[in-house]
Amino acid sequence: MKMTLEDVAREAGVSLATVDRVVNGRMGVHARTIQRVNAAIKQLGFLPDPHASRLARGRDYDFRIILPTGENEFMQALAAEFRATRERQLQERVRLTIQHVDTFDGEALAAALEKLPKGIDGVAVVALDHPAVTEAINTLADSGVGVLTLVSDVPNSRRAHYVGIDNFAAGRTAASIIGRFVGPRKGKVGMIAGSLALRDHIERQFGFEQVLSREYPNLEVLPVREARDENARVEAICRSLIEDHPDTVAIYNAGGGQAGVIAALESANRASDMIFVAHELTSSTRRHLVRGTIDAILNQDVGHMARSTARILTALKEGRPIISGQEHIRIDIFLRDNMP
Amino acid sequence: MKMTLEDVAREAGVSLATVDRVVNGRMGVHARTIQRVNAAIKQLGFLPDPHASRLARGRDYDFRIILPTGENEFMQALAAEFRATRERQLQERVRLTIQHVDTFDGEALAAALEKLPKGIDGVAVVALDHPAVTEAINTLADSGVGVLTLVSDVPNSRRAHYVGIDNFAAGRTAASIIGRFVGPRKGKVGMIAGSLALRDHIERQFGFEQVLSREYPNLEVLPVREARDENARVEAICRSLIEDHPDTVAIYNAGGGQAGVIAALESANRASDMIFVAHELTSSTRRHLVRGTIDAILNQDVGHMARSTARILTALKEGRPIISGQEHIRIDIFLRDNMP
DNA sequence: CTCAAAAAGAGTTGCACACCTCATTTTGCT
DNA sequence: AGCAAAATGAGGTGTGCAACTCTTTTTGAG
Repeated sequence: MKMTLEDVAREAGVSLATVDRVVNGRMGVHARTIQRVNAAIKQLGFLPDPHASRLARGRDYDFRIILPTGENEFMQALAAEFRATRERQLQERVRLTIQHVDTFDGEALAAALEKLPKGIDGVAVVALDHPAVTEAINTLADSGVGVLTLVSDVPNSRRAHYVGIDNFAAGRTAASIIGRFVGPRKGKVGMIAGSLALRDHIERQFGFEQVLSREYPNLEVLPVREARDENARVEAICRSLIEDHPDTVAIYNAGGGQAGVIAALESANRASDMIFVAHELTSSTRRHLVRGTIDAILNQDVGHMARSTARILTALKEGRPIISGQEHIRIDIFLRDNMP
Repeated sequence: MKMTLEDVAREAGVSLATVDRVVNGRMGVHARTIQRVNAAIKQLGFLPDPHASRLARGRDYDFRIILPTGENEFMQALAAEFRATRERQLQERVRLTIQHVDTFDGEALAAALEKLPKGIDGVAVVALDHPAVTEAINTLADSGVGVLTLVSDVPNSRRAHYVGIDNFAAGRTAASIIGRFVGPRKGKVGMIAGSLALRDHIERQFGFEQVLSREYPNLEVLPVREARDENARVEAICRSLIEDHPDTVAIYNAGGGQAGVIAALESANRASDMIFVAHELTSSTRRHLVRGTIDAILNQDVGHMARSTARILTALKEGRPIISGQEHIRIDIFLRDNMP
């Protein structure tokens, strides 16, 4: 059952050296022989022993993780998980290098991608959906470097995978929760996004409005406002929203700056009756979920994302299949009762 | 940064053979020397290379998975995931052997545990909380075999880990969802369990009643009924429940046999207005969630559980730490919008 | 047929460790 | 001091593969 390269060599009727040349893509092998070896591999169901392989290849894999600069709480948490994953992966012979780039600037991000050293084995990037970025991703991918998009996808690029939640679904889920928590009452619903330049927030908005308008005619969605994930800006927007529309019954903040919503709700004395759906479980959102100010939190598990990124990059590098169920990032719904 | 056994030997001022004796727990080493070696290991932060280690130890790990007999849909799905994991783990040098035992019979389960061969490297078991089972688990654990409990815990045993969701929290979550979906209306709530001999269902009941009685005084919980996870029995119970209490507004089925609830609701023409919270995402519950008959599904990811079990067992065997965030089984809440 | 290029064979070393055996040295005890 | 037992050293072998060098054989073009 347990096949080795020697078994393959015997089966193919060639020497070990030739098998090695084939499986490691070295040159100097006749096309016919390559076929024979591959046939033998398939025939025997040979799979290289990952342990022997990683042991023999002295070199570590060199992966780059590109995250946005700035003090966004979610990105901080993601970075922390990547650092933790980096420590663990060190002994697994993979080296994660974390870089911070201004993600909101498409040209700068593209430049950073182009500046990456030649020998890189893979890249994961929180990407802006911008032509220059798409181009840079494609260049990398074409030169044989595995590229993953993190958090926000660039679907029309040749990235190998996207590591993050389905943001349309997240928006729809937020709408469903609000619709059901509000019940049959009539009222208005406010939505706040970080920036509509980022694909993830656009998608959330789309899903949110779709479900709300289609399934909850008693609720009217107010125009989305951008708050750049900043507490102060979120708070200001929320205040004016509550003032201008006292019949607002629910708020969905698809971006950061949840503390701003809390502050606005408290000062307007609406903390307990307003339905508030937030994103990302942090120490602060967790606290307010317990208190009841936040009614539900949609979360993407940053630890899962970091580990998944490392796994997918190495699987890509080694040409192994990935376990899709394991790498799917769920949209966690947290109520005060099911938090981890 | 990368330490080997040779570094440790040099640091401790002993030979490689002695270091090997210490780290592999062979006998014939002076206590003082053991201390020196361990000090060197700590000093250098030495961690054995998992790949070299697994390669050198020719033998595979031999783990046993003990699942219940019967055609419970959830257990079937879990078994399927274990089979998939087994295939993948084969090349990782771990062998998973799946056994089916009548878990509802404590003595039989204990006997099965005691009959396990000597050389076993670890066991995972869906356990009944029964004195004989506890005893058998402790015997195994004391003989150095890592034991995990699956799905239903035996907390007062010396099992190394529990792989499954927090069932109190699951019950509380079901209650919260029902409470919020029902809204301010008054009414009765029915709960159905598989068997109250299994700890998981007792815990769900406890959490469910706790939250409902404390936070939703408008809802009255009817006495829990046991249905042994059988569709027919579940249906009968549901029918009589709806007949006897026409003012029932919500149902929580904590066990299997969700199809029985569906049938009863449909025949009573209550499929659309009754709030129904079910457990476990299957092709059938998924369909009814989309249709709206089921309002929310609480799920534990069987794929995650199978993979986590394999990881924890090998980590235990190799004396490595586990990544708690990775092994925590979440209580997934699925609405029709966020299904995977 | 010739000859260089291409293809294939043969073999070595190293990776970090597990698991041996067979000395040799150090103890503790009488 | 003498001696057996305990402790340690030294070294080999095997694990499956990567990566490399140095032949030897085969091939194809002229």
